[in-house]
Amino acid sequence: MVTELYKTFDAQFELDLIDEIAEVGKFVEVSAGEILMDIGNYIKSMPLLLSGAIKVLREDEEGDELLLYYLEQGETCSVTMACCMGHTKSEIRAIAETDSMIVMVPVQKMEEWMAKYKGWRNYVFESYHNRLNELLNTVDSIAFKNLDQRLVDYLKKKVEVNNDNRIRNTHQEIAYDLHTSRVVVSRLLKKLEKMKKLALHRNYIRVLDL
Amino acid sequence: MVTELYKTFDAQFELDLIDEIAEVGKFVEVSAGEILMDIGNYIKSMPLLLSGAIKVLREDEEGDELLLYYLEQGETCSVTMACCMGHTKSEIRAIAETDSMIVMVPVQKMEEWMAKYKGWRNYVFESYHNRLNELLNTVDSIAFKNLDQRLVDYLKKKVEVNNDNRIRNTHQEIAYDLHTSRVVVSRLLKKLEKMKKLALHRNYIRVLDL
DNA sequence: ATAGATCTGTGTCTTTGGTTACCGTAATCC
DNA sequence: GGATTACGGTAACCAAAGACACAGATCTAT
Repeated sequence: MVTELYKTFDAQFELDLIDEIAEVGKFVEVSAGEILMDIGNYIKSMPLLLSGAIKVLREDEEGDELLLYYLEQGETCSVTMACCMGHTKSEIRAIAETDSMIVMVPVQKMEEWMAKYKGWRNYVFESYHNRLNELLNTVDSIAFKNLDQRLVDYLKKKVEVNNDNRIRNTHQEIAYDLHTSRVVVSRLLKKLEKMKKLALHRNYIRVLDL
Repeated sequence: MVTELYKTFDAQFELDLIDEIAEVGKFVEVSAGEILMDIGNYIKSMPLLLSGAIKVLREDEEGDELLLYYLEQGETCSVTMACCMGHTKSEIRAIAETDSMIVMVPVQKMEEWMAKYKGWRNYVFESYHNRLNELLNTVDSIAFKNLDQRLVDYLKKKVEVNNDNRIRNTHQEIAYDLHTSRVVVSRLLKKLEKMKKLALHRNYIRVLDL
């Protein structure tokens, strides 16, 4: 696992910092579908993603969901970080999209390293920057695009994140992520199939050319 | 103006830091409606808001707009900050909602202070935190709420930010902020008027009880 | 005062997407 | 093997909001 740590952060972190992370960090392996963090949880450590992908989503009072974005290798969840620092409850739910390796770093260290390591400061900033931009994209998507386009974007992203052009999800699961209904998703997928952009099967979709 | 600086940041910044800001910062007064920053601009300094309010909005390729959030006293625009640090173009437009006083701080100082002052680090983090939360609220709003509710929320916020229960805007202007059409806004406002929640006039709306 | 521009109200129609209902088929479970 | 459940296809209907058209009111400029 420490190897993974070096591989992922060698370029941006000081060696001393990597050693410190290896020392105090808790390494965790999770499998696809596991909930890493839920709305209302208190958070005492922040996750650095060594491999795999995590999906981050938002839920309203009625339990309606919406996918916000994915975290990929080397990234961390700024929303979580923000919660840590503010000692507030999590505002989001994080679920492993694929099997993933994570190192959990206690919050106190976070602050300490901020003063001590430039590499860490930059990393934390860049994370915030990236998350803000992802959130802006999410806003754009739901504000300016219609469902057809959002679905296509969603499928593309899914193929990229999973590195597999078979999407192993039911229409209902896709509907949850896009915050719409199963019937609507089926309808639009059928349309895309007729346009030869994908092939529909039970429990999976083969993406041909989006 | 320096008085304003002390008044606004006394509680959270070290005295030395405030002195440094006073020294290198450029004080600017803007009047309502002035564009502070536009999409595509390069940014070399970040704004600290001493008084007034700034509205921050997003635009898509077709020129459709959407209000993201307001900045109020003591706040700064993290999206701008993110652009500064990343040396990328602005992703957003910022317009003075009311007459405002601002101090502009050069980016280089930002990094320097980050290592030097704990108060500054905390401030910058808290800003990111606040902006992320505002953006999450925006997402919630457009994803989960219908236009009726969004309009009511918008009007409430407007009253609060301007500290005036007369909203001096045309229906068209409101429609731009909510990314909808003038006709729809007129329709919904009329409905609210019939419910005695507000009184409609030419060029302004008096909010009674939302 | 007159002409033009701006703002608001309203009726009608269309589109997008959500809802309900029902069916066939594939998987699963005794 | 028969019952049950999960998944996907499809039709019919509905609701929210956007598009268009036009009228009346009010403001502005000359």
